[in-house]
Amino acid sequence: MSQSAKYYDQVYAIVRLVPAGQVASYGMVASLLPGVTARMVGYAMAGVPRDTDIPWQRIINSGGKISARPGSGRQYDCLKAEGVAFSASGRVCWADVRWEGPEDSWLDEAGMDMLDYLDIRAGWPK
DNA sequence: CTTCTGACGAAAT
DNA sequence: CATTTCGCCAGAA
Repeated sequence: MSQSAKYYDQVYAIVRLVPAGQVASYGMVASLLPGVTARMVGYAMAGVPRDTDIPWQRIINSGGKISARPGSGRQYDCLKAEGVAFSASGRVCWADVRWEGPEDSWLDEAGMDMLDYLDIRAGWPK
């Protein structure tokens, strides 16, 4: 495991916090990790093992759609099974299924300031 | 070492 | 809406 790819673990830790029936965007996950960009979250997700406990299927793009890639059909089925609804155009309604972020205890543990946190959430998909 | 290619995203056109 | 541009990182060729 290379030193520079260390942030993968940070990304996975966040993704694990997303409960079933809810989804988060790559950008949302990235916004909680200083120095990490949405693109990087995508790279991290691409490296998730097949037999993992990481709920990778709950991460979609900011447009509310599942990012195209071989296996996107399976991702759709997984979310559907969790109760996530998709419109005819294949988009989710953020207001209904968006993850509202980690518990307050996480902020303290991550050294995140509440004001910064609120500012970050203000930029999440609506 | 250089080049290319992706589970992204926001802004500009 | 669809395309393009750019930032950003890792791994393969």
